[in-house]
Amino acid sequence: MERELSEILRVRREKLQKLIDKGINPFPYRYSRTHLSSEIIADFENLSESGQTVKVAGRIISWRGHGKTVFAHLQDGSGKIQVYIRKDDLGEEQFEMFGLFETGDIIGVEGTVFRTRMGEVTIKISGFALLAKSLKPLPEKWHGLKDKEIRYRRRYLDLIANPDVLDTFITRAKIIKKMRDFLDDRGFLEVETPAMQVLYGGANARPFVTHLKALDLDLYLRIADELYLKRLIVGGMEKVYEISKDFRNEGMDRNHNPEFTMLEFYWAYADYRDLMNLVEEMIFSVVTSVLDSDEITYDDNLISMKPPYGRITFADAARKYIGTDITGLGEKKLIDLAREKGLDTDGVTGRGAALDLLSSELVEPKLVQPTFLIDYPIELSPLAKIHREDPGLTERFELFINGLEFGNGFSELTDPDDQRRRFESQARSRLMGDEEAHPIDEDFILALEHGMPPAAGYGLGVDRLVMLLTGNSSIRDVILFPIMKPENPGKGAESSDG
RNA sequence: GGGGGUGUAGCUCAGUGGUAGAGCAUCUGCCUUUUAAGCAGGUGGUCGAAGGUUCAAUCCCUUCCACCCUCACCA
Repeated sequence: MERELSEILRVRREKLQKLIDKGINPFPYRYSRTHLSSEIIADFENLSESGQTVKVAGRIISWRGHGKTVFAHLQDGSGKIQVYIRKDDLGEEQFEMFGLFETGDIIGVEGTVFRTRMGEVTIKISGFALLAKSLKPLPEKWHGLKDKEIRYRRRYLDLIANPDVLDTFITRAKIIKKMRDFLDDRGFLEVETPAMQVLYGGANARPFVTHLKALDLDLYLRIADELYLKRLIVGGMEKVYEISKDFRNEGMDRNHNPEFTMLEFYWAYADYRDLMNLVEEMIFSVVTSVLDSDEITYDDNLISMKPPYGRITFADAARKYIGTDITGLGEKKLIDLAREKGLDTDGVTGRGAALDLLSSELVEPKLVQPTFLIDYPIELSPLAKIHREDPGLTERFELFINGLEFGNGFSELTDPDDQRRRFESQARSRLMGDEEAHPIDEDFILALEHGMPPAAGYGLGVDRLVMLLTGNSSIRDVILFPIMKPENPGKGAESSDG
């Protein structure tokens, strides 16, 4: 332990030791506070008039010593408040001990409230306690912490230094709570289904694989909750939902983190039209409860979140935004069309993939105001029921806002024989090299064979909704601990080589 | 995976082929309503890592690592 500490760290250690020498426990057990900082500021008039003693606790985030007085700011979970200590009030010994505190330390103070000449609500300290000594310096007070790598890796510093970050995650919590309340109020039951699955499904994506030693069994981390939730619909749970982490072993960018939060819900005896009404009602209720507004400005687009949202069929959207009726076109013509529009068609095989390419490149980016794109070609929707009016289509919608997908829903396929055919078609795509096509899930088909009521189901990427409602352009800014590569592969990983 | 960028003090950032600077933080002194407190004086750096070129590298070259942006693939 002969490692040399820089002065900045050495001094903190020395102050710690001095406090210990004075008989102070630098890491005590509890502190009874009477107020949060925000409560004192809100209730200033009463508190200052009555002259009552308040107790607050928090981290020292700034410090201004003036000889025989000190001004500092304490930050707690509700905000920050200024505190003021005078040597005359506390006496030499206490004042000197207070001087061993510094930015980063967590302390409790008690005192009366007043306003400084500059008008700031301040606590005049009559007593204090050290609650945790900080041995590392805080990021700089004025510029904050900008380095994204440190912000993501050591989110606690980000939270201390950048107050907006806390706001984002408070909003995130509100959004999820509101979705829960909305569904609970309508009789949906929250359930938990396996995150580790023998067979994955419910979306087109490459899964993570893990291994269960006890059974010597490879398991997949779920890519979607869908197939389990539908088993519950078979079992008579008529309205179910789950908010959970899903895992997809694919690329990462500002819209994608390998683990992300998904809301899925399933509603027996309803179809996709009922579902769209419910979805727009839910989104609207979340937006207005979180924002106090039904409009959002994002990427310089003014978006009205007020229902009803636009509804346009896949075919009409193609006519409108691509200028071609794609209804009857086969794979070849679709790929030609894509090329003609300047799209990269490398690796695109199958009619479904061609349609998907055209839609995601030429249609979806145009859907800025909330819009349901409906009636998808059957090739794109292996779990959706065939359209009641057109066997080439499915009763499926995706919701787009600002050109991004905000969920996917459909009248659920309940015919076990049809489901088998769809799986088999997916299996063929798989053989053709589509790694993301569904594997055949016999166990799920077995469930359907017992009879599943008509139902509609919806899945929503929660992180993206949080991005939209907090104005963040990267998913990493709405996930507390986004995936990062190890910082120093040689340092942390390699231990004693024994 | 391709392309571009970044990495220098705890934080925010300058900078140069001759082993380095500012502001904040920190330390010492003065200061009893300050608030980006002030004034004066200090401390603090294997300049991301490893090689190479050179009398000499933080700077030039090579490789590697991490992060950001972007394209591709996807959700």
